[in-house]
Amino acid sequence: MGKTNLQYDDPTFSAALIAWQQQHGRHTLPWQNTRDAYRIWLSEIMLQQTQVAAVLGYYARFLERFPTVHDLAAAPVEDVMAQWSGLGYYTRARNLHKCAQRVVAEYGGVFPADPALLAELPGIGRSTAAAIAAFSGGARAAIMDGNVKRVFARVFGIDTFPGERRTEEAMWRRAEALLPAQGIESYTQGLMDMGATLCTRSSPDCARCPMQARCVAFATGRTRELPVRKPKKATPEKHTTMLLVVHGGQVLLEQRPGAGIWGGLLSLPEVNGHVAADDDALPEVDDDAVASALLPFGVAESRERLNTVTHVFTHYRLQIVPVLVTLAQRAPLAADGRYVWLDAGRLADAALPAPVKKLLVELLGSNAQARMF
DNA sequence: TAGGCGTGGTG
DNA sequence: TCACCAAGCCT
Repeated sequence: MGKTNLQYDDPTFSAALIAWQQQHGRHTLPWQNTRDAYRIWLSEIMLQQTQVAAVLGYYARFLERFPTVHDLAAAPVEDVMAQWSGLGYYTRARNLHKCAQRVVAEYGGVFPADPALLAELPGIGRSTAAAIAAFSGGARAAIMDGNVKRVFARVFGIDTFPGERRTEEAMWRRAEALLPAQGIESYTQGLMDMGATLCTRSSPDCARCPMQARCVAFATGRTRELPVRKPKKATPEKHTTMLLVVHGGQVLLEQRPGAGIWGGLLSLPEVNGHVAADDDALPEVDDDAVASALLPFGVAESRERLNTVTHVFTHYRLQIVPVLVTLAQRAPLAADGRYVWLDAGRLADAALPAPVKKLLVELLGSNAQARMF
Protein backbone atom coordinates (compact mmCIF):
# COMPACT_ATOMS: atom_id res chain seq x y z
CA MET A 1 0.00 0.00 0.00
CA GLY A 2 1.59 3.24 -1.14
CA LYS A 3 5.00 1.67 -1.38
CA THR A 4 5.87 3.74 -4.43
CA ASN A 5 4.66 6.96 -2.83
CA LEU A 6 6.87 7.35 0.18
CA GLN A 7 7.62 10.92 -0.79
CA TYR A 8 4.16 11.81 0.52
CA ASP A 9 4.39 9.70 3.68
CA ASP A 10 3.80 11.78 6.83
CA PRO A 11 2.48 10.05 9.98
CA THR A 12 1.93 13.39 11.72
CA PHE A 13 -0.78 14.32 9.24
CA SER A 14 -3.03 11.38 10.14
CA ALA A 15 -2.17 11.64 13.84
CA ALA A 16 -3.28 15.27 13.97
CA LEU A 17 -6.42 14.53 11.98
CA ILE A 18 -7.43 11.53 14.11
CA ALA A 19 -6.93 13.48 17.34
CA TRP A 20 -9.02 16.33 16.00
CA GLN A 21 -11.80 14.05 14.77
CA GLN A 22 -12.09 12.27 18.09
CA GLN A 23 -12.43 15.54 19.96
CA HIS A 24 -14.23 17.81 17.50
CA GLY A 25 -15.64 15.65 14.72
CA ARG A 26 -19.17 14.31 14.21
CA HIS A 27 -20.09 11.16 16.12
CA THR A 28 -23.89 10.99 16.18
CA LEU A 29 -24.96 10.89 12.53
CA PRO A 30 -27.54 8.11 11.95
CA TRP A 31 -25.10 6.01 9.90
CA GLN A 32 -22.34 6.20 12.49
CA ASN A 33 -21.72 3.92 15.50
CA THR A 34 -22.57 0.84 13.46
CA ARG A 35 -20.65 -1.73 11.45
CA ASP A 36 -23.76 -2.69 9.49
CA ALA A 37 -22.51 -2.51 5.90
CA TYR A 38 -26.06 -2.14 4.56
CA ARG A 39 -26.70 1.02 6.54
CA ILE A 40 -23.26 2.40 5.78
CA TRP A 41 -23.56 1.61 2.08
CA LEU A 42 -26.98 3.29 1.89
CA SER A 43 -25.64 6.43 3.54
CA GLU A 44 -22.62 6.61 1.26
CA ILE A 45 -24.76 6.34 -1.86
CA MET A 46 -27.22 8.97 -0.63
CA LEU A 47 -24.34 11.28 0.31
CA GLN A 48 -22.76 11.22 -3.14
CA GLN A 49 -22.83 14.88 -4.28
CA THR A 50 -25.45 15.49 -1.60
CA GLN A 51 -25.19 17.27 1.72
CA VAL A 52 -25.90 15.65 5.07
CA ALA A 53 -28.91 17.84 5.83
CA ALA A 54 -30.63 16.79 2.61
CA VAL A 55 -30.02 13.10 3.30
CA LEU A 56 -31.21 12.76 6.91
CA GLY A 57 -34.95 12.50 6.24
CA TYR A 58 -34.57 10.26 3.21
CA TYR A 59 -32.23 7.95 5.09
CA ALA A 60 -34.67 7.38 7.95
CA ARG A 61 -37.66 6.83 5.67
CA PHE A 62 -35.68 4.54 3.38
CA LEU A 63 -34.54 2.31 6.23
CA GLU A 64 -38.04 2.14 7.62
CA ARG A 65 -39.36 0.98 4.25
CA PHE A 66 -36.36 -1.29 3.46
CA PRO A 67 -34.81 -2.41 6.79
CA THR A 68 -32.41 -4.95 5.23
CA VAL A 69 -30.68 -5.57 1.94
CA HIS A 70 -33.07 -8.49 1.42
CA ASP A 71 -36.09 -6.18 1.71
CA LEU A 72 -34.54 -3.80 -0.78
CA ALA A 73 -33.59 -6.52 -3.25
CA ALA A 74 -37.08 -8.01 -3.16
CA ALA A 75 -38.89 -4.69 -3.61
CA PRO A 76 -40.22 -3.43 -6.97
CA VAL A 77 -37.91 -0.82 -8.45
CA GLU A 78 -40.88 1.56 -8.58
CA ASP A 79 -41.02 1.55 -4.78
CA VAL A 80 -37.33 2.35 -4.61
CA MET A 81 -37.72 5.23 -7.06
CA ALA A 82 -40.66 6.57 -5.08
CA GLN A 83 -38.61 6.60 -1.88
CA TRP A 84 -35.78 8.37 -3.73
CA SER A 85 -38.06 10.92 -5.39
CA GLY A 86 -36.70 14.43 -4.74
CA LEU A 87 -33.19 13.38 -3.78
CA GLY A 88 -31.79 13.67 -7.31
CA TYR A 89 -29.25 11.74 -9.40
CA TYR A 90 -31.75 8.93 -9.93
CA THR A 91 -29.22 6.55 -11.45
CA ARG A 92 -28.10 6.13 -7.85
CA ALA A 93 -31.50 4.66 -6.93
CA ARG A 94 -31.60 2.23 -9.84
CA ASN A 95 -28.02 1.15 -9.12
CA LEU A 96 -28.85 0.84 -5.44
CA HIS A 97 -31.60 -1.62 -6.28
CA LYS A 98 -29.38 -3.57 -8.70
CA CYS A 99 -26.59 -3.62 -6.16
CA ALA A 100 -28.86 -5.00 -3.43
CA GLN A 101 -29.97 -7.78 -5.76
CA ARG A 102 -26.37 -8.67 -6.61
CA VAL A 103 -25.30 -8.66 -2.95
CA VAL A 104 -28.13 -11.07 -2.19
CA ALA A 105 -27.52 -13.27 -5.23
CA GLU A 106 -23.72 -13.30 -5.22
CA TYR A 107 -22.81 -12.78 -1.56
CA GLY A 108 -25.77 -14.23 0.32
CA GLY A 109 -26.81 -10.77 1.47
CA VAL A 110 -23.43 -9.95 3.07
CA PHE A 111 -21.45 -7.09 1.57
CA PRO A 112 -17.86 -8.08 0.70
CA ALA A 113 -15.15 -6.58 2.92
CA ASP A 114 -12.65 -6.08 0.10
CA PRO A 115 -12.93 -2.58 -1.41
CA ALA A 116 -11.91 -3.93 -4.81
CA LEU A 117 -14.93 -6.27 -4.79
CA LEU A 118 -17.22 -3.51 -3.55
CA ALA A 119 -16.09 -1.28 -6.40
CA GLU A 120 -17.31 -3.85 -8.93
CA LEU A 121 -20.89 -3.40 -7.72
CA PRO A 122 -23.18 -0.89 -9.48
CA GLY A 123 -23.07 2.64 -8.09
CA ILE A 124 -19.98 1.97 -5.97
CA GLY A 125 -16.82 3.62 -7.25
CA ARG A 126 -13.33 3.61 -5.82
CA SER A 127 -14.00 6.24 -3.16
CA THR A 128 -17.37 4.93 -2.00
CA ALA A 129 -15.94 1.40 -1.83
CA ALA A 130 -13.14 2.63 0.40
CA ALA A 131 -15.54 4.45 2.71
CA ILE A 132 -17.83 1.43 3.08
CA ALA A 133 -14.90 -0.93 3.69
CA ALA A 134 -13.25 1.40 6.18
CA PHE A 135 -16.38 2.15 8.21
CA SER A 136 -17.85 -1.37 8.17
CA GLY A 137 -14.69 -3.43 8.47
CA GLY A 138 -11.73 -1.18 9.26
CA ALA A 139 -10.16 -1.71 5.83
CA ARG A 140 -7.17 0.54 5.16
CA ALA A 141 -8.39 2.22 1.97
CA ALA A 142 -8.34 5.82 0.76
CA ILE A 143 -11.35 7.96 -0.11
CA MET A 144 -11.25 10.83 -2.61
CA ASP A 145 -14.28 13.09 -2.51
CA GLY A 146 -14.89 16.81 -2.68
CA ASN A 147 -13.84 17.25 0.95
CA VAL A 148 -10.52 15.49 0.47
CA LYS A 149 -9.78 17.40 -2.72
CA ARG A 150 -10.49 20.72 -1.00
CA VAL A 151 -8.45 19.90 2.10
CA PHE A 152 -5.52 18.54 0.08
CA ALA A 153 -5.55 21.46 -2.36
CA ARG A 154 -5.23 23.89 0.53
CA VAL A 155 -2.96 22.02 2.93
CA PHE A 156 -0.52 20.99 0.20
CA GLY A 157 -0.96 24.07 -1.99
CA ILE A 158 -2.09 22.16 -5.07
CA ASP A 159 -2.87 24.88 -7.61
CA THR A 160 -4.05 22.87 -10.58
CA PHE A 161 -7.70 21.93 -11.22
CA PRO A 162 -8.60 18.76 -9.21
CA GLY A 163 -10.87 17.59 -12.05
CA GLU A 164 -7.81 17.29 -14.27
CA ARG A 165 -6.56 13.74 -14.64
CA ARG A 166 -2.97 14.31 -13.55
CA THR A 167 -4.00 16.30 -10.49
CA GLU A 168 -6.56 13.75 -9.40
CA GLU A 169 -4.07 10.90 -9.82
CA ALA A 170 -1.55 12.78 -7.71
CA MET A 171 -4.19 13.32 -5.03
CA TRP A 172 -5.00 9.60 -4.98
CA ARG A 173 -1.30 8.78 -4.54
CA ARG A 174 -1.09 11.25 -1.69
CA ALA A 175 -4.26 9.87 -0.10
CA GLU A 176 -2.87 6.33 -0.18
CA ALA A 177 0.47 7.40 1.25
CA LEU A 178 -1.08 9.37 4.12
CA LEU A 179 -3.27 6.51 5.41
CA PRO A 180 -2.62 5.77 9.09
CA ALA A 181 -1.52 2.36 10.34
CA GLN A 182 -4.27 2.48 12.98
CA GLY A 183 -7.56 4.32 13.31
CA ILE A 184 -8.76 4.32 9.72
CA GLU A 185 -12.36 5.02 10.80
CA SER A 186 -11.52 8.21 12.68
CA TYR A 187 -9.11 9.26 9.96
CA THR A 188 -11.61 8.78 7.13
CA GLN A 189 -14.41 10.45 9.08
CA GLY A 190 -11.97 13.21 10.01
CA LEU A 191 -11.29 14.08 6.38
CA MET A 192 -15.02 14.35 5.74
CA ASP A 193 -15.69 16.28 8.95
CA MET A 194 -12.87 18.72 8.35
CA GLY A 195 -14.06 19.41 4.83
CA ALA A 196 -17.69 19.77 5.87
CA THR A 197 -17.33 21.78 9.08
CA LEU A 198 -13.95 23.57 9.00
CA CYS A 199 -12.31 23.63 5.61
CA THR A 200 -15.45 24.81 3.82
CA ARG A 201 -15.52 26.39 0.37
CA SER A 202 -16.39 29.97 1.19
CA SER A 203 -15.18 30.85 4.67
CA PRO A 204 -12.90 28.21 6.21
CA ASP A 205 -12.46 28.33 9.98
CA CYS A 206 -8.66 28.31 9.95
CA ALA A 207 -8.48 29.41 13.59
CA ARG A 208 -9.80 26.03 14.73
CA CYS A 209 -8.03 23.94 12.09
CA PRO A 210 -5.62 21.24 13.26
CA MET A 211 -3.73 21.62 9.96
CA GLN A 212 -3.16 25.36 10.22
CA ALA A 213 0.56 25.08 11.00
CA ARG A 214 1.18 22.90 7.95
CA CYS A 215 -1.33 24.49 5.55
CA VAL A 216 0.26 26.05 2.46
CA ALA A 217 -2.89 27.98 1.57
CA PHE A 218 -3.10 29.50 5.06
CA ALA A 219 0.58 30.44 5.07
CA THR A 220 0.33 32.12 1.68
CA GLY A 221 -3.14 33.65 2.12
CA ARG A 222 -4.62 31.60 -0.71
CA THR A 223 -7.49 29.78 1.03
CA ARG A 224 -9.86 31.75 -1.18
CA GLU A 225 -8.19 30.71 -4.42
CA LEU A 226 -7.76 27.03 -3.56
CA PRO A 227 -8.93 24.61 -4.73
CA VAL A 228 -8.68 25.93 -8.29
CA ARG A 229 -12.15 26.26 -9.73
CA LYS A 230 -13.38 24.57 -12.84
CA PRO A 231 -13.33 26.87 -15.88
CA LYS A 232 -16.94 27.92 -16.39
CA LYS A 233 -19.03 27.88 -19.54
CA ALA A 234 -22.32 29.54 -20.38
CA THR A 235 -25.26 27.30 -19.49
CA PRO A 236 -27.50 26.58 -22.47
CA GLU A 237 -31.25 27.08 -22.29
CA LYS A 238 -33.84 24.48 -23.26
CA HIS A 239 -37.59 24.55 -23.27
CA THR A 240 -40.39 22.01 -23.30
CA THR A 241 -44.17 21.92 -23.27
CA MET A 242 -45.69 19.67 -20.61
CA LEU A 243 -49.27 18.45 -20.76
CA LEU A 244 -51.34 18.41 -17.58
CA VAL A 245 -54.15 16.21 -18.76
CA VAL A 246 -56.80 15.84 -16.05
CA HIS A 247 -59.99 13.84 -15.94
CA GLY A 248 -62.14 12.47 -13.15
CA GLY A 249 -59.78 13.48 -10.35
CA GLN A 250 -56.79 11.88 -12.05
CA VAL A 251 -53.71 13.18 -13.87
CA LEU A 252 -52.06 11.58 -16.90
CA LEU A 253 -48.40 10.66 -16.30
CA GLU A 254 -45.71 9.20 -18.52
CA GLN A 255 -43.01 6.72 -17.49
CA ARG A 256 -39.69 8.21 -18.62
CA PRO A 257 -36.97 6.10 -20.26
CA GLY A 258 -34.35 4.60 -17.95
CA ALA A 259 -31.52 6.73 -19.36
CA GLY A 260 -31.27 10.52 -19.59
CA ILE A 261 -32.77 13.29 -17.54
CA TRP A 262 -35.08 12.09 -14.74
CA GLY A 263 -34.50 8.52 -15.92
CA GLY A 264 -36.99 6.00 -14.61
CA LEU A 265 -39.24 8.59 -12.98
CA LEU A 266 -42.84 9.34 -13.78
CA SER A 267 -43.38 12.77 -15.31
CA LEU A 268 -45.84 14.77 -17.36
CA PRO A 269 -46.12 13.94 -21.08
CA GLU A 270 -44.13 16.38 -23.22
CA VAL A 271 -44.82 17.78 -26.66
CA ASN A 272 -41.87 17.17 -28.99
CA GLY A 273 -39.50 16.43 -26.11
CA HIS A 274 -36.86 18.89 -24.95
CA VAL A 275 -35.96 21.42 -27.61
CA ALA A 276 -32.88 23.60 -27.51
CA ALA A 277 -33.74 27.28 -27.87
CA ASP A 278 -31.81 29.54 -30.24
CA ASP A 279 -32.27 32.62 -28.12
CA ASP A 280 -33.82 33.83 -24.90
CA ALA A 281 -37.30 34.21 -26.36
CA LEU A 282 -39.72 31.49 -25.37
CA PRO A 283 -41.47 30.07 -28.43
CA GLU A 284 -45.23 30.09 -28.64
CA VAL A 285 -46.98 26.86 -27.78
CA ASP A 286 -47.52 24.85 -30.96
CA ASP A 287 -51.28 24.27 -30.93
CA ASP A 288 -51.18 21.66 -33.66
CA ALA A 289 -48.47 19.69 -31.87
CA VAL A 290 -50.42 19.83 -28.62
CA ALA A 291 -53.56 18.66 -30.38
CA SER A 292 -51.86 15.69 -32.01
CA ALA A 293 -50.10 14.78 -28.77
CA LEU A 294 -53.48 14.67 -27.08
CA LEU A 295 -55.16 12.46 -29.69
CA PRO A 296 -54.36 9.09 -28.05
CA PHE A 297 -55.82 10.14 -24.72
CA GLY A 298 -59.31 11.36 -25.51
CA VAL A 299 -61.39 14.35 -26.50
CA ALA A 300 -60.18 17.66 -25.12
CA GLU A 301 -62.74 19.86 -23.45
CA SER A 302 -60.53 22.85 -22.69
CA ARG A 303 -56.89 23.92 -22.96
CA GLU A 304 -55.11 26.61 -20.94
CA ARG A 305 -51.47 27.73 -21.09
CA LEU A 306 -50.19 28.16 -17.52
CA ASN A 307 -47.30 30.30 -16.35
CA THR A 308 -43.83 29.20 -17.41
CA VAL A 309 -41.77 27.35 -14.79
CA THR A 310 -37.95 27.67 -14.87
CA HIS A 311 -35.83 24.85 -13.52
CA VAL A 312 -32.05 25.25 -13.30
CA PHE A 313 -29.76 22.24 -13.63
CA THR A 314 -26.00 22.20 -13.27
CA HIS A 315 -25.54 22.08 -17.03
CA TYR A 316 -28.60 23.80 -18.48
CA ARG A 317 -31.71 25.81 -17.72
CA LEU A 318 -35.07 24.28 -18.57
CA GLN A 319 -38.16 26.39 -19.28
CA ILE A 320 -41.33 24.40 -18.77
CA VAL A 321 -44.56 25.62 -20.37
CA PRO A 322 -47.43 23.74 -18.73
CA VAL A 323 -50.64 23.33 -20.71
CA LEU A 324 -53.65 22.36 -18.63
CA VAL A 325 -56.05 20.12 -20.54
CA THR A 326 -59.38 18.85 -19.35
CA LEU A 327 -60.88 15.88 -21.18
CA ALA A 328 -64.53 15.56 -22.04
CA GLN A 329 -63.97 11.90 -22.81
CA ARG A 330 -61.09 9.58 -21.95
CA ALA A 331 -59.73 6.99 -24.40
CA PRO A 332 -58.29 3.68 -23.16
CA LEU A 333 -54.51 3.74 -22.67
CA ALA A 334 -52.14 1.56 -24.67
CA ALA A 335 -51.27 -1.66 -22.86
CA ASP A 336 -47.51 -1.03 -22.71
CA GLY A 337 -47.78 0.81 -19.38
CA ARG A 338 -45.94 3.88 -20.66
CA TYR A 339 -48.83 6.13 -19.64
CA VAL A 340 -50.80 5.90 -16.41
CA TRP A 341 -53.62 7.79 -14.77
CA LEU A 342 -52.84 8.67 -11.16
CA ASP A 343 -55.24 9.90 -8.49
CA ALA A 344 -54.46 13.53 -7.65
CA GLY A 345 -54.28 12.59 -3.98
CA ARG A 346 -51.38 10.20 -4.65
CA LEU A 347 -49.14 12.69 -6.45
CA ALA A 348 -47.22 13.63 -3.31
CA ASP A 349 -45.97 10.04 -2.93
CA ALA A 350 -45.29 9.39 -6.62
CA ALA A 351 -41.80 9.07 -8.15
CA LEU A 352 -41.86 12.48 -9.79
CA PRO A 353 -39.05 15.00 -10.49
CA ALA A 354 -39.06 17.79 -7.92
CA PRO A 355 -40.18 20.63 -10.25
CA VAL A 356 -42.99 18.51 -11.69
CA LYS A 357 -44.22 17.49 -8.26
CA LYS A 358 -44.10 21.13 -7.16
CA LEU A 359 -46.03 22.24 -10.20
CA LEU A 360 -48.71 19.61 -9.69
CA VAL A 361 -49.08 20.13 -5.97
CA GLU A 362 -49.34 23.90 -6.42
CA LEU A 363 -51.86 23.50 -9.18
CA LEU A 364 -54.04 21.10 -7.25
CA GLY A 365 -54.00 23.45 -4.29
CA SER A 366 -55.10 26.44 -6.33
CA ASN A 367 -58.49 27.48 -7.53
CA ALA A 368 -57.67 25.75 -10.79
CA GLN A 369 -58.86 22.64 -9.03
CA ALA A 370 -62.43 23.79 -9.43
CA ARG A 371 -62.06 23.74 -13.19
CA MET A 372 -60.45 20.33 -13.21
CA PHE A 373 -62.72 18.14 -11.21
C1' DT B 1 -12.73 10.93 -21.27
C1' DA B 2 -15.23 14.88 -20.82
C1' DG B 3 -19.78 15.44 -20.04
C1' DG B 4 -24.33 13.94 -18.16
C1' DC B 5 -26.80 13.47 -14.16
C1' DG B 6 -30.93 16.69 -9.40
C1' DT B 7 -31.76 19.17 -5.78
C1' DG B 8 -31.50 22.50 -2.06
C1' DG B 9 -28.62 25.86 0.22
C1' DT B 10 -25.72 29.94 0.19
C1' DG B 11 -23.38 34.49 -0.42
C1' DT C 1 -31.41 36.97 -8.82
C1' DC C 2 -27.91 34.03 -9.91
C1' DA C 3 -23.65 31.39 -10.00
C1' DC C 4 -21.69 28.17 -7.53
C1' DC C 5 -21.38 24.44 -4.44
C1' DA C 6 -22.19 19.61 -1.90
C1' DA C 7 -19.67 12.41 1.11
C1' DG C 8 -19.11 10.68 -7.33
C1' DC C 9 -20.32 7.37 -10.69
C1' DC C 10 -21.00 5.96 -15.28
C1' DT C 11 -20.37 5.89 -20.23
